[in-house]
Amino acid sequence: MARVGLTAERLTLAAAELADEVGLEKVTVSALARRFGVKDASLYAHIKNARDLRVRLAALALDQLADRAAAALAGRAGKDALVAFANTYRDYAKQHPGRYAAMQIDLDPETAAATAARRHAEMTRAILRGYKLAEPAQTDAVRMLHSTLHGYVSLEKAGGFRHHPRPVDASWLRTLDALDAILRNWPTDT
Amino acid sequence: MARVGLTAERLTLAAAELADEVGLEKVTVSALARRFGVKDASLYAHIKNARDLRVRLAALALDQLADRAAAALAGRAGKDALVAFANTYRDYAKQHPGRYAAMQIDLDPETAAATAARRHAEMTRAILRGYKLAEPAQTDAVRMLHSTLHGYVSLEKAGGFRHHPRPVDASWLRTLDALDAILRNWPTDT
DNA sequence: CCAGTTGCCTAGAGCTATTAGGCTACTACC
DNA sequence: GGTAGTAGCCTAATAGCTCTAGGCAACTGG
Repeated sequence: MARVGLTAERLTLAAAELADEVGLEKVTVSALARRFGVKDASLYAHIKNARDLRVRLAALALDQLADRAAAALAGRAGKDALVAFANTYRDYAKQHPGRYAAMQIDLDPETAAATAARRHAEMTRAILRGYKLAEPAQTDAVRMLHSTLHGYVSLEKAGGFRHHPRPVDASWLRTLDALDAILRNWPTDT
Repeated sequence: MARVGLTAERLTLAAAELADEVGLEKVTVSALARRFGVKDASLYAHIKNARDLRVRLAALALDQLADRAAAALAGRAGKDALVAFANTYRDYAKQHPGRYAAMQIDLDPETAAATAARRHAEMTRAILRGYKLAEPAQTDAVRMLHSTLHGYVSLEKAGGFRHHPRPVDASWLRTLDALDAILRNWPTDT
């Protein structure tokens, strides 16, 4: 019997590739087994169940994106940092739609993925350092920033913007301009 | 043989309730049949397949939300309209998590749901009338606005904000303040 | 080189999706 | 008020995915 050399890591990586190729919903234990030329049951020695596979995939994606974002942020500040971070985020979603989708699944508290999620929050906060916002405005701004980036990317991916001729890239840049403006001049009160 | 009186409409509504109760991913043809006390196969006289069921569900949700948003918008303008619209959107997502999730599924061009989606776009545009933005800034602003609302609601639902003590409602209000501010003073150039 | 562990297999049960074909309860019309 | 037709629900059957249990073969370390 040929041993293929399965490990949780190799399975997760293959799942990520599969997700990008055919979509997250088609990432199944069977499909993954097929890709390795083994039987479905063999995978259960390495992963707990199908959900576990998806959580690992989410953690992988969150980590990868965090690495890229950290690299993009190095040596930048202010709007420069904001734009670099935002573009990294959006580009990752475009290059790796399956992994991006995986990032959105509900992560129970205290999985490995929670750690990666915290890295993201810290980076977003780092961007805001250039804008000198005091708490609790800083937290509010972190939430708005994250929301806008995530929302834009996810609506773009869902095709929400394709019914209008205005180039999606142009709106993206103006959205970043707007975010920069609002962060520089965060409303102190209504 | 007892006839239950199935129709596509009743099935869609039941699917919506099921989605809100147990989550969209558990809305299955079998589960729905079980809820009506009939066999799975019987449903296929009313719906094309499982995907069709979900698309109908998405259309239902989009329509419901559009109705509520239209009602909320009646007689309001400017920030008032913005806040009413945003709160309607967020409240709907909280009251009907399953339906909200259904709204996010990929709608192929030219389903009935596309029509409902257009209603949403028009309403967002109506809100912006109070802010007197010329094209293409208006389109950019529509996209940003929609992105921020959707992103906030979806991150909140995914639990992305629960790791921090700052009340989520407070950040929401400040986010709306920020959106209002940026719309009143949309950046003309970088 | 043998003992123990690990990796992959077969078998099988349970759930979901979907198609084909049949019977029966309504509906409409004479 | 009987009957023709349609529509609603059924059984049967195929196929894919998930997951458990138990077996044997291939590596690993002493």
